[in-house]
Amino acid sequence: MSARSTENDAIRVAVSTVIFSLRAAPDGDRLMLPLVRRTRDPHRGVWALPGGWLDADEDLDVAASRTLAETTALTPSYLEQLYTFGDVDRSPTRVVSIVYWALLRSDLVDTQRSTAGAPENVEWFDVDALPALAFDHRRIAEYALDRLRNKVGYSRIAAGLLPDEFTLTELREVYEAVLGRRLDPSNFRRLLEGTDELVPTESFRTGKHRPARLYRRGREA
Amino acid sequence: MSARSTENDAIRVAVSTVIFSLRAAPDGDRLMLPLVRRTRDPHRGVWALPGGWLDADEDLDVAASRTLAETTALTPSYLEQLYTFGDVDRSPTRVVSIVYWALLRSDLVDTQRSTAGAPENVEWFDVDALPALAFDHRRIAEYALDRLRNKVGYSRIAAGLLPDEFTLTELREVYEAVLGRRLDPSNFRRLLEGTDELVPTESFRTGKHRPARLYRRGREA
DNA sequence: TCAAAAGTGTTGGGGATACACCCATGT
DNA sequence: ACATGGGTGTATCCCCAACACTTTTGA
Repeated sequence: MSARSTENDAIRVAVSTVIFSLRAAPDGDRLMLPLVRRTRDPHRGVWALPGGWLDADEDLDVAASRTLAETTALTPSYLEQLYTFGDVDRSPTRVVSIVYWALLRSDLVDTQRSTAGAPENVEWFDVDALPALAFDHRRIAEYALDRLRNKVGYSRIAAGLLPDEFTLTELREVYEAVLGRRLDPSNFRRLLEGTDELVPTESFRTGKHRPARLYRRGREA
Repeated sequence: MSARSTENDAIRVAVSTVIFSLRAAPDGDRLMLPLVRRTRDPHRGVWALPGGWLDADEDLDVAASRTLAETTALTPSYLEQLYTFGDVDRSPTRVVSIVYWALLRSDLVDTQRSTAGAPENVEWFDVDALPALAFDHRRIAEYALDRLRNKVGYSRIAAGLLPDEFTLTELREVYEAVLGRRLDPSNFRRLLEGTDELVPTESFRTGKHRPARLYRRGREA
């Protein structure tokens, strides 16, 4: 066992992040994720998940945030470890990738891009229409999407995709975009009103019709 | 980003496994896990989870099985990745630990120990009475226990702790040991009879009272 | 014939869905 | 006034926990 620790030098540790956000599309908001076009081999010119090498002196989640910021200029609203991919043949050299999944509030997407000098090689893609991806990144992206769809069911994570204040209809539309199906407005309201995940405010959103009460996220997860 | 890849040499990748099994105790079967007494610094003489260094040419799950076998002579009946722990300060040197959790059929525990020349530094502990553990291994063990208890709820994983054939009462006792509470025998039966997780056989276990039908696991997960 | 475990049947509460309905506002 | 989305009330279904009950065996 001790002899093997020397072979360890041949293993490199990377961190990648699958970060989701809602972006406007012709048929309403769609769930999307940013990809980075690779500028070097292997897979030069192919789309890949944002990420980079783990530093020797930084925690894993810090590395996820840093490499995400370096490649896309984005800062996640929610971040959680997803899975570690380490098959021998997933890359020409041995790379173990610790993958995170994240959410980005929809109001911060364009803000961050403009302030931080939007990287040229970044583009957002509909989760249902991803291009060809480098390495095993398609499998990783789909795994992350599964996790999001499952996790959104029993937790109230979805509010992480919205600004600080939002109406119940907006939140319901997030669920509908994530889950890919319609939800009953009245049942949706009851489901969330009872919990402490949501805190009602005294403000209302005025629009074309009856004003809707604004809510905030409750206790942060 | 590219410059950082050289610093990567300072990071070592380890694989550890939290493996559960049922073992006889004065008050019935208890959920237990094996620990290994460390024979070198840091934490020499302290109990730790079985594990070892990842080889450059082996997949992660293979490494988990290999290091588990090397340290405890055990072969898991079920194995699944748990989480990757990589805080900078979790060890004096930088170690990223990819942790697996596993189940071992109760009929194989002692068989494996006797055939493979039971390692001296291995001992089984009740999950509710763990000794002091090296590094952050207590946190890891408790995280694995959480995962087991949650996962057993919506899947039928628990059968992985039993021999090939078992009665419903035996399976229920596994659930009770894992979850730490009593379950209604009749409801338990109905819950599992409907699924394809269990396949009834034509054999019966004869004992002190009315014979009970034996079951096998259904489609492997 | 009795104790104990195997196995069946019945009931009721809670959560989720479906949907009828009223409310408030801009046009 | 009316269209539209905001918001409330309620019937129904289904899952599942509780528990009474019958069956089968060993002693």
